[in-house]
Amino acid sequence: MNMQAQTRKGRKFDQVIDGARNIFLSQGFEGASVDVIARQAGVSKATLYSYFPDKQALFMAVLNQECDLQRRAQMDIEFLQRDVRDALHHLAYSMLEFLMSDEGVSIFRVCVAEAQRFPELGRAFYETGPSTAMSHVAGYLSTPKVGNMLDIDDPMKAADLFMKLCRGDLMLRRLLCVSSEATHQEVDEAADEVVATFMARYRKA
Amino acid sequence: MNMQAQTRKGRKFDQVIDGARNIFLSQGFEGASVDVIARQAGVSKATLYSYFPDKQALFMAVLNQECDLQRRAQMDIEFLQRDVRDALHHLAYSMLEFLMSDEGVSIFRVCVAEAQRFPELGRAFYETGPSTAMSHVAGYLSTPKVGNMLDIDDPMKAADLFMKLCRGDLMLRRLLCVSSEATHQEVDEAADEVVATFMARYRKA
DNA sequence: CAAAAACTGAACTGATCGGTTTACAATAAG
DNA sequence: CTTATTGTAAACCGATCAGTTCAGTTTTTG
Repeated sequence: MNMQAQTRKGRKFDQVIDGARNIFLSQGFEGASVDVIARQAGVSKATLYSYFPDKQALFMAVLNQECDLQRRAQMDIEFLQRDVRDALHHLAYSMLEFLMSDEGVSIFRVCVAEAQRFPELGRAFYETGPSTAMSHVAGYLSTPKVGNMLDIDDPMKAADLFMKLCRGDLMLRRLLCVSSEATHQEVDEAADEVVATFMARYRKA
Repeated sequence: MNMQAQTRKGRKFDQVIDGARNIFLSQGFEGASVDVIARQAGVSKATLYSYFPDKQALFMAVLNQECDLQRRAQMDIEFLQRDVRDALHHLAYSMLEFLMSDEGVSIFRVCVAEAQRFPELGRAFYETGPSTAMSHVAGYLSTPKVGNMLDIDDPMKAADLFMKLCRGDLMLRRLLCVSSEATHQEVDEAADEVVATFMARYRKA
């Protein structure tokens, strides 16, 4: 009767992943103990180990899922219809919002911290996160609508600049715990700055 | 006869710090074991613990020293004499060179990873690193020589942009271990890009 | 209902960790 | 030479960790 998605292995699979994500993202790999993860997940350690052969596999499973989420959380297409300036602002705003969110900061932090220990991890994160985001932006920048407004010869290079402008001081301060979550207003102003600089750089001659 | 600096406690102080820096920067805080640090430093564990009360204190000592190094490794003043474009290129190049170096990447990685666990650490790193660097750049951008070439109304904002442009895709790929140390040519080209974009943004009207 | 599959809780193993202690050796200074 | 000072090596402590085992309970399934 219940032939849904993950019937594959057992009923508490999602609980395990969720609990593990909670702990791993806040404590890192070494800092997270399997006992704590099991308790957080509301599951016995034996159950956890019936799903995953060891702590590393669980860690990778969590972060692979997180990368997929990142991939799926792409920008909506609706903004394509708008005025170019509005569209770019929307783009910058949603990108900043994700980069500055607790979740975005946590994922980035953990991936950077453990990239050496888990070589596949850094690459997977880069590919599914920044890299595909850049491609999407480049895709939009190749649109004729944009072409009428701005003089963009190399869309990938332009997308790279756009992302650089988003990854600014605000995010650095978040990563280093110098400041806490930003207000809507701060993010909005930062997005304004991004758009202003970007359009200044690529204005029609 | 030997009344130098750190005579304070004993002869092997520097060995301990050096060994600890090696291990901490490559393994992180949790990943580094005190036994390994002592072995790397060529020192007995008892000696190590005669200098530092515990692992945390050693960790903080290492990173405080590293922050000081960062502070001292500021750009030379010689470049002020050059043509503005050359000076900006020099600035971007040396900044990129540090950001992309093994040491620069390692410090940043560790500070981001442990900023939550050690609240003072993130702030200290931010202040002595990115923040003071930005102030130095802003100082140069306020120079009359620059004022003749570029139309900069807010030097701090301009310095922020300059730093943003330096912290680009290259560094991201380094942090995530997607690529290894960059060649001189790659860094040089990246510096060209930084200068081109920056001057386009702030060209005289 | 009955049998199979999934889950539990708790005890256990062997290893590693941070940190201490002890008994002894090297160094330095008067 | 004498005498502190500084350092060593190794054993040791209590705690924690990843991972296993097992006897028993719950849930699913047919």
